Amino acid sequence: MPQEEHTASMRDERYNPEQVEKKWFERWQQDSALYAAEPHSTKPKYYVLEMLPYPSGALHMGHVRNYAIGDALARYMWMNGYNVLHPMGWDSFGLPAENAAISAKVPPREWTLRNVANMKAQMKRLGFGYDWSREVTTCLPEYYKWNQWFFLKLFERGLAYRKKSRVNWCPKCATVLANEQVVGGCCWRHEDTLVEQRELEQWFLRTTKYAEELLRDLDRLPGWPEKVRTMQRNWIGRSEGAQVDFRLDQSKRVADTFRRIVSRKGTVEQILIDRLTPDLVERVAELSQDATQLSMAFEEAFGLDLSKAEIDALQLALKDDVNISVFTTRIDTIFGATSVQLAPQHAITQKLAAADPELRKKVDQLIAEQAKARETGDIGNIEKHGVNTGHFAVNPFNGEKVPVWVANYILMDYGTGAIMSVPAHDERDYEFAKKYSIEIRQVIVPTKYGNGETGVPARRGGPGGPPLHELPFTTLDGKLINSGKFTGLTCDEAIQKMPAFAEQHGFGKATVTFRLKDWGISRQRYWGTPIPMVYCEKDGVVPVPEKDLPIILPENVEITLAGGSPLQRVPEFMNTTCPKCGGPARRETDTMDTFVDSSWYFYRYTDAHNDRAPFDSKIAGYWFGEKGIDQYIGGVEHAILHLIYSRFWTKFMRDIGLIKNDEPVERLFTQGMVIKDGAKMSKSLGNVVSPDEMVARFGADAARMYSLFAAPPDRDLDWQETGIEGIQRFLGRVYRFVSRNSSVETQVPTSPNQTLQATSLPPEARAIQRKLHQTIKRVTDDFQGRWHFNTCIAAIMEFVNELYSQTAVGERASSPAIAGSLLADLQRNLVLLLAPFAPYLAHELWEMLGEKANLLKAPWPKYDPELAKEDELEIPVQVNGKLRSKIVVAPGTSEEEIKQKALADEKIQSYIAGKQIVKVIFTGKLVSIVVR
RNA sequence: GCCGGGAUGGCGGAAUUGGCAGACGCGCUGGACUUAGGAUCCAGUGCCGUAAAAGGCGUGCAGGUUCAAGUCCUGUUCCCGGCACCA
Repeated sequence: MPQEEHTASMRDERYNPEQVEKKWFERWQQDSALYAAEPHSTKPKYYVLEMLPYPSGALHMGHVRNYAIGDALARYMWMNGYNVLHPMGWDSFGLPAENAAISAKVPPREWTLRNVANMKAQMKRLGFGYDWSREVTTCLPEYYKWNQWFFLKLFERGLAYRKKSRVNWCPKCATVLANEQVVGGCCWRHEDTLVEQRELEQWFLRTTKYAEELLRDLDRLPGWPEKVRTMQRNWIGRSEGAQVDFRLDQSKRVADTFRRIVSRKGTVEQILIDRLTPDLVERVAELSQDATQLSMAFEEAFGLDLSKAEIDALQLALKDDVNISVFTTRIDTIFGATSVQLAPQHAITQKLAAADPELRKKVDQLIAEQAKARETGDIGNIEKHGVNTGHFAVNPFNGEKVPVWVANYILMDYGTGAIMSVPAHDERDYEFAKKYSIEIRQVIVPTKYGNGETGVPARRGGPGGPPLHELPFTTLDGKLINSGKFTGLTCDEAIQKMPAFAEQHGFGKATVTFRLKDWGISRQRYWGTPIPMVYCEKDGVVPVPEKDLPIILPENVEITLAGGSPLQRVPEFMNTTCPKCGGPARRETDTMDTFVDSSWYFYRYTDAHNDRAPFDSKIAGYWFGEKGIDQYIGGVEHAILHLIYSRFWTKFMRDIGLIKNDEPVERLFTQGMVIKDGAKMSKSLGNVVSPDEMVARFGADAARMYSLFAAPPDRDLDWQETGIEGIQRFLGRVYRFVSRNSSVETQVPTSPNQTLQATSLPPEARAIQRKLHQTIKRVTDDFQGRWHFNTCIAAIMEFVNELYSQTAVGERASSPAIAGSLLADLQRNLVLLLAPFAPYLAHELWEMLGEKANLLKAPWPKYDPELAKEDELEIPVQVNGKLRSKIVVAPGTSEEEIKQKALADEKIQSYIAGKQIVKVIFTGKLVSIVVR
């Protein structure tokens, strides 16, 4: 025995992850096809994908966590016999490469590819099982050629267009940003940098064409987190309402024109201006069609002879039938509209201001205020104020003239940029009207306070407040009053009927407004996909013919952040010939937003080297099926940006017949952030944990496994050094158990399908066997459902603890042969359970156990419910709701018997003696006795 | 303001449907082994209480439903994330 002791202790050395991981790393390097998906397979397919990283230089812990989740799932699915597609790539266009070029004088391409190489090596070292034969690098022409191709397709269908508009500009990026890239008024990459507004000519993709579908299909994505769906819903911001045309009353415009003419003539007379009654203006307006009549009327009324030019000006003022189209979700309150409010940037505002220097000044001030508030991020708390234009607009429902104001809280880019103001039934309008003493006219009487009997009190006029019919203000639903023929209707009825009425009479209709805007994709930067467009003096905007793709991004370009796209300073690139007329032309020098690259990259993985098409429809069809990627995993920060763009792209690709699926991703998982000391890891806080260091100190398995163990994957994870030490200890424990007991005598081969008979085992052996099957069940269930890998791993730990506490499993078995085969069974299954989480160790132990088949594709263990069953049940007994005792019964004991046993229990007796038993409840899990 | 998510020991976190609160890990305490232990193994560890028991109290807070509530209902506080004058 001493000899054997010695042998055991030799084998019982500490687990050395460095050595073991190196060995397997090198073996895996040899086999490039190890993780390859099969192109043709009878197995069911499974596409698991993690969001591709930007090659910033090195992986961070967030990446490790993300990929550890995906890799565990991929391995689990391999072991379950699926044909798994698990690819990886690089979102490799983008500004950091340009910044590096400026600060380190390295060309962006070189910098990027160097980072790719480094990060790829890190991924391999971490043992992630990717099919590298499908690697996609978006900054290479073989990829971005297809961005250009898609752009042409979008252009052909009118889904890519060019317009001048107010856009977001990040001064640090020196480029335009999409709405989705503005976070709280700041740039998404520079959270301390306020975004400016600039007027620029830009390329847009018509994402709004799919607004309705993008919204509707969210309901068909039960596999997405509710949170993400809600965020997208809010972002798309569908709002049902009505658009109503308030005609601008011409009186003031005409009067102003008169005044101008009169004063130009140098014969300004107060009387004359006083004679300009609205009636007169209206009469003049009627005559405006005919210049001669107009001239005569003018002469008659004022004794003035007008020049031809003045007549023209007048006619223009009169003819211009100006509609102020407002958007409202509460058309039922329209009889309570007491003013119209315009955005300062509104075309009509501008028109009115052009004729009125005083107004011009004030409007410009409002614009400046808005811009400032937007920049400091407190648009939303900005103090409401505005300016009365002196003009009036006519409410088409009652013919009433209401004043037209310009206000700083009206947004040009939502709805029509104009509203009707109903102070009695809208909080903002109420505030505004009180400030400027605008009439507040009640047209709704709420039917009740709050939302029914349980009673959320109304915000104003709640119980104890004034009687309902005297409310000065309410946003509650009720019945219409003072609303002409609509009086008496409920709000709901009115919202149905009034738009129809408006449409009938040609001054409005029911409409739907979205918050979602078209996607501005032009970037005044170098390191991106060139937009394949040419500007010709003769032919205008001309698309580059498909056969000329790709338009290659030139190298050796001097990069600065000043003065627009660096490509403008590359004449060889910029100067070209027009594809239509052959004459001299200029290339578009803006590049595409990098979110274009990531909008469709996962299709490219399915057919990564296709040089005739972005991908083969059939192949993509196989992997995407009807519902898309089976499982997509990434950070929630892309909930809107990337995930809305890719949904748009998928719908477009479907519409041009490339694919059949409506949605790119069937199931989405968003993992939480990795934080340290309660804060996001950042260089400035000095709390960054480096994956390389963790791998060097604890091994890849420990780093990966800890990132799965420390918290449920959807929650934030606080990185604790002592925590990863615990995992390292656990892996050592597993290693020691298997290596110590893998001596020859226990190596009785067991067929994987043959289950040991429970009856043949003594109680201790049976206990550990039961624990095994319970563990398999727990781990398997978690993979199928909740993905709480922290509890999976905890279950495996419990199992290992049990193995240790029953150390001499072999000795206690009834015969050495059974002991040996039970032990082998336990070890084998332990390794299989561990394989998705700690692949290095699992492979090592698998080999140590003498297994020949590749662990990667070894069948996932099955649990036997019979073997997982408890031999005896422990039933807690409560008296009056408090736990007082426990009884032990055999499974299948009748309810009556259990109750009797509980009542007879000694401890229970002491609690119920002398009391009246009201009832005894057995729930299948516990007995509850109620006494009095 | 609106919409999501959360609050459980000294810490990270367990507790699929209302049914033994605190699994598992960390930390701490004690023991074993040892020349040594920052290795390993074993045991203990919510709080109060007790020599030990018994017992009592405990899932942000206040109520409620129930034989039974971390879990359901009502109200409320705080924290995190998203959106925000969206008409």
